[in-house]
Amino acid sequence: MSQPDTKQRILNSAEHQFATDGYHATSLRSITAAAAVNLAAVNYHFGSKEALLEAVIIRRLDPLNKIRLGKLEALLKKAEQVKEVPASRDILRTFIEPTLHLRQQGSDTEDFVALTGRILAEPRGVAMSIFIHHMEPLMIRLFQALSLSLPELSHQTLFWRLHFVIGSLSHIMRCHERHSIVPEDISIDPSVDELVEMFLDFATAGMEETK
Amino acid sequence: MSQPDTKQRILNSAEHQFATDGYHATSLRSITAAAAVNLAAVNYHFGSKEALLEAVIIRRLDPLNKIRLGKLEALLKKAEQVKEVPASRDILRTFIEPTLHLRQQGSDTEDFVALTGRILAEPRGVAMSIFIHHMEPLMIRLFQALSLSLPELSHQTLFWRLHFVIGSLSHIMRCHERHSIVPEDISIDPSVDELVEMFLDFATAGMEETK
DNA sequence: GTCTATACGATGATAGAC
DNA sequence: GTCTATCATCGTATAGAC
Repeated sequence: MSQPDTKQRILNSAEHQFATDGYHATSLRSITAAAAVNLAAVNYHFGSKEALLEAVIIRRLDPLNKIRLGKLEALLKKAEQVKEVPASRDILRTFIEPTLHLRQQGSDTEDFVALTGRILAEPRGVAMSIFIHHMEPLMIRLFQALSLSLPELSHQTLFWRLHFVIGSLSHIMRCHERHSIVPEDISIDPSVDELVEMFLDFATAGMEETK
Repeated sequence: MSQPDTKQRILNSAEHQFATDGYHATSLRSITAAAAVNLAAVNYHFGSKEALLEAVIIRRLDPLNKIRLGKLEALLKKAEQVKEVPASRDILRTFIEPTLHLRQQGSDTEDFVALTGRILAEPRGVAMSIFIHHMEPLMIRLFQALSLSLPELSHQTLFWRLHFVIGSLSHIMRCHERHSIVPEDISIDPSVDELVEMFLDFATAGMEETK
């Protein structure tokens, strides 16, 4: 390998540009130019532009999901030992906290957050399928845990409320640059930890509502 | 005008294809072919592909916002007459109900809903700016009304919770074709009215949470 | 195995004839 | 207003150098 980091340089360049300008608005030529590699290197290493997007996503998503699943399983195990059901807030936290912590300024995952939020919103394509495929085991576990914590809710209600929470979260993820729709004199830049708690207040209340 | 409905035919064709395949994945050639007009007609009537998207959005968004604003003002007026503050659930309903009712099957606005949900998620471009520009007066009014209804909440908290609700709503709007992330044996296709109430349960509880 | 140079068809856009 | 012709740029594929 004369250029051992060609793949990584392409991944980094693509991640940044996909997150900044969007998938379709980014050309392979600008990605390879920024990475200082040949245009054809993308198709050689990844096969296609779409496969490159997939590689960009998976590189960050798999470790993230491992963390989320680990926290969830640990919570469930601990609750079982005390013979109690875990609190829905704690369950949601295992999913939300690791996600929003990726938004920490200066981290190399900053771009990924914005990108991920957008992938969830693009029309059905391979990217969306891949994303769902990699999220599914975790989502099923999350659904089960919430069902345990909130047995009075029907599966239908629980499903949709989880859907609502995911929607909010993906919205926050992609709107961290703040294109405020309500221009106010208020501070709209809380710390990541403040944001986590604020979102957990909202999401837990919505989840637990009995009606 | 030898072809008085050329613009409308382009708008209809574009709306459908943008909503189905996404903005970037749709070519002007397929739009004009389906509309049975010449390729150059788009640039003549609208100026560019992006301006066409804007025209597609505004055609539906302006009437929708008029309805939403009308319902909100009527609610505020009625509450003032009785010298009471409007309930947050009723305020949210003025925004959410007209939106989700556009999803009614067979309506000609079905495509617009999916499209709108996606516009909110695309990277910053003219479309996003236009959307925000057309939403701003309504959002300010909505924020004021909620602030009146929930005076105990800080503006910061209220802003973010409204942000969360918008996020959920746009997520529902774009995911109505059901690419379920939790494949369950449950019915995930409630009626529009059921969905409205289910979402209002969730959103109102999240909004009103005191913490 | 890696990388480069180059070519191909399709796209968004535009200028000018009618 | 509408159409044809044309352009730069896009993603992709391939042949061949190292």
